[in-house]
Amino acid sequence: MKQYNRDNMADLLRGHGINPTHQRIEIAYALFSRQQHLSAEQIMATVNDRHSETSKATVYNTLKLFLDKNLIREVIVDPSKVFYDPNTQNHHHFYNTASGHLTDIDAAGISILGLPMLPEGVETEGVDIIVRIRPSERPGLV
Amino acid sequence: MKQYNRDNMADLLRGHGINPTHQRIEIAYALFSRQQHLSAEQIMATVNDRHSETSKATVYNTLKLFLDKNLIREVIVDPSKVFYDPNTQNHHHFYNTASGHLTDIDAAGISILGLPMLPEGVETEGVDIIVRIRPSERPGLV
DNA sequence: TTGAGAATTAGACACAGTCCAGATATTGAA
DNA sequence: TTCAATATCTGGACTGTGTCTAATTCTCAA
Repeated sequence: MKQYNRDNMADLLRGHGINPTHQRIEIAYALFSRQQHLSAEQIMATVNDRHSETSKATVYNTLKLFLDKNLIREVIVDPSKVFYDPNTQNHHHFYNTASGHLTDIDAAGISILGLPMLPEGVETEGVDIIVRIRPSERPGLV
Repeated sequence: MKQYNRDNMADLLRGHGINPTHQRIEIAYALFSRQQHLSAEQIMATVNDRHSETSKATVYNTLKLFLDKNLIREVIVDPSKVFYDPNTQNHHHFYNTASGHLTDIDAAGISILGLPMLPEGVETEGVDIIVRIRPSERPGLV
């Protein structure tokens, strides 16, 4: 799926067992057409850009549904809000702590050596690597 | 420093350029004597166990001060609250998503291969690995 | 057309964390 | 010791995410 529009959004939702309603299509479109990490508040602002159509409760309900159906992922890097990520491929993140901007790091080609055994009775749900970055200090510069 | 008590807490604080007040000593003691990851709320409850002595504002101010002086670290794994970690050595975490419990993973012996170059103009602030775990499903068990 | 189940809604609520202005404690010079 | 300057602490109002609920609206099969 190269180009995202509201029609193939409906197909995408159906493909994940989600009944495609107006609001759900708009929310999915906001995330997938941008391929960016957005907070719930940003999604609501985007979806209600022209005239308010979608309530806060629906935004949160819908995001929870999408998570449940593995259509999106959540990214927890900021203590004050969750980001939603339309990329469910295995990947990691750069997080710019100054700007709050997230960038994907493809997990293909990355390996982690030396992780200890898991404690008894648990299994891995996922492994996240977060590389926190900030603008360089440039000591020589006046 | 093997055993933590309120006296060597004062020394620890001074060693990090922090003026050791009553409240600060109690908060540091709560974190260091347990060597655990506590939320602000848990810290406040611990410190005010017997009789209320320390206000919410002071708990938050103090934790921010400790972070600033590199006495503790924050761990961001739960969308609803921040955990504070008395271990500032380089290390990573297991996070049990069912219980909310955090366990340290020593970073010595762990290496990450294949991370891409940093974008221009930024430097690394830190690399966090979070292994999210959950109780095993045991399909055979009745 | 109808009505039952699904989805959406406004707005009250919960709760972590912030902010502020006044109260209190500490310090050091005289 | 005393005073004043500074540092710290405090209650309580406030903010911003996110949740909950009861009422409304939509959808679609019969």
